[in-house]
Amino acid sequence: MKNPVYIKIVEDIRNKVNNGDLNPGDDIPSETALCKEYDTSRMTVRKGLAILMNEGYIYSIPGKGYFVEKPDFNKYTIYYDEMNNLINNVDNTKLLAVDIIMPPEDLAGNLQISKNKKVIMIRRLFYTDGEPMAYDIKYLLYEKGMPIVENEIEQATFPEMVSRNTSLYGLKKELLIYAKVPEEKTKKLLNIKGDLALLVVEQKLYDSKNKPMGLGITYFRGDYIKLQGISQ
Amino acid sequence: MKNPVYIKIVEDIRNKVNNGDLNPGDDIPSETALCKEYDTSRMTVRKGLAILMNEGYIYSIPGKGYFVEKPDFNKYTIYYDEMNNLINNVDNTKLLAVDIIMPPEDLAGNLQISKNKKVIMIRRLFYTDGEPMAYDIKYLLYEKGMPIVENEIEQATFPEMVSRNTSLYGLKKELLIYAKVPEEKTKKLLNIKGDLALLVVEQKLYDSKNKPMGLGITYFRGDYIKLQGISQ
DNA sequence: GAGTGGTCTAGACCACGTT
DNA sequence: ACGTGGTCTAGACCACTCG
Repeated sequence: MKNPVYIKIVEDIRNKVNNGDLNPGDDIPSETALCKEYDTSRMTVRKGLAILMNEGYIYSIPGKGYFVEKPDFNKYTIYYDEMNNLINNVDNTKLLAVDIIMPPEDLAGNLQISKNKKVIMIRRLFYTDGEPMAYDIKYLLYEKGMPIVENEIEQATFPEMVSRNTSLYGLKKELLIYAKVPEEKTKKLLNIKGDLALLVVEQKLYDSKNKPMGLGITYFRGDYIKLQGISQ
Repeated sequence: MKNPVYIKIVEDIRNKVNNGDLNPGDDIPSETALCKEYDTSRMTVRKGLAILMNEGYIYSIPGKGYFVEKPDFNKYTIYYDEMNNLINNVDNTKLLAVDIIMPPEDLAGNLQISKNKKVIMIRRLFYTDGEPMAYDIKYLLYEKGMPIVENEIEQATFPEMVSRNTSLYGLKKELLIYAKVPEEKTKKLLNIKGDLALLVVEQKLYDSKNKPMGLGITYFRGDYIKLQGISQ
């Protein structure tokens, strides 16, 4: 029971919001009112309110006050690692090819480059217990000093490939997730005999200035992957 | 150039981390050192450091100091709304059936209830431009006072169904995303003639005490849905 | 014991909204 | 003019880590 005062404030208000005593749009007592209510200083009250703002429970309008935020129903956090997912892990990889290509129109547009800028294309297979479970294509903008060494590429994750030069921090990433029926070529590569759906994950990397650095497309056998998302 | 001092501190340290001047594990100058460096008070320094902690850039160990956090590569934020996605929106729904069932073993386990606790099963179709694009099944624990009124259910989103009694805030939610080949029954419902993959999204809702409140399974036609994830 | 972060105080000045 | 939140100060005491 030696909790800091600001934690008490956070819990009180959070509980009131959670059980409906406070509803979205309602206003919260002012800082000075809370100072009196909890017999504490303004900075302590502000510390509690700052936490509630970070948690998305409330927001403030200077000159007006604090108000209850409307919850963000549809927001989830998902951890995506091309080598590991909820039901399967990659235990082996095979480098199929590394090519320098002139990007076709859609790829050039996707990477926001002109069509005469060369692109590195890396194709790999991911294995589990000797079975191919994913076919992976990466397109990377060629940068000077980028080491195209086979055994460095083979085991690398997409951010790892790109981050040899730049820090891992500035990177922005984008995922696109959809389902697709495999083409014949892909069925052969993934050793698919009957009917099987693919889960396709496109991964796009941007540098800190929002310039695309690469595009990855991974075709997972539908029976080897589940992605998990968690709210809050 | 009238930025608050703590913003300047945040930006300086964030930049040092982003461009590699500071690396994961490195220690940050102490609060008192930063007070001198920026000629400001300790609370102002602490405000800046608190922001960097919230952003996941640094962490603190009482009695030791502040250190650079290692980045969370694989974390993405995804917005999932069963009625709206990146490439398509639902403009009409059809309620197929509402049934009270005794849960089969796997469902009872999933909802953490005994097999003789009744469950409401709701089946719907989602339409876009007159075409069925998703088949949706919801399993809800029956709660007293839950209004099973057809026209209330028909248009409701999963959290909306559950949140008639409880607040929307306490809810925890979990997604499971995978790809699947449709069964014959599903192909008929979704008017699928040739080969088409399904994107399946399972959505599980928990109350604030982590007790499951319901399970939803939505089978999307693969050509009607793309989910998007964004880093940080 | 010296240095660190964690909590807290009792003031201050400012920009902003409302009346 | 007054109340609101945003920034900031110059102290304080505590618990912790480390030499």
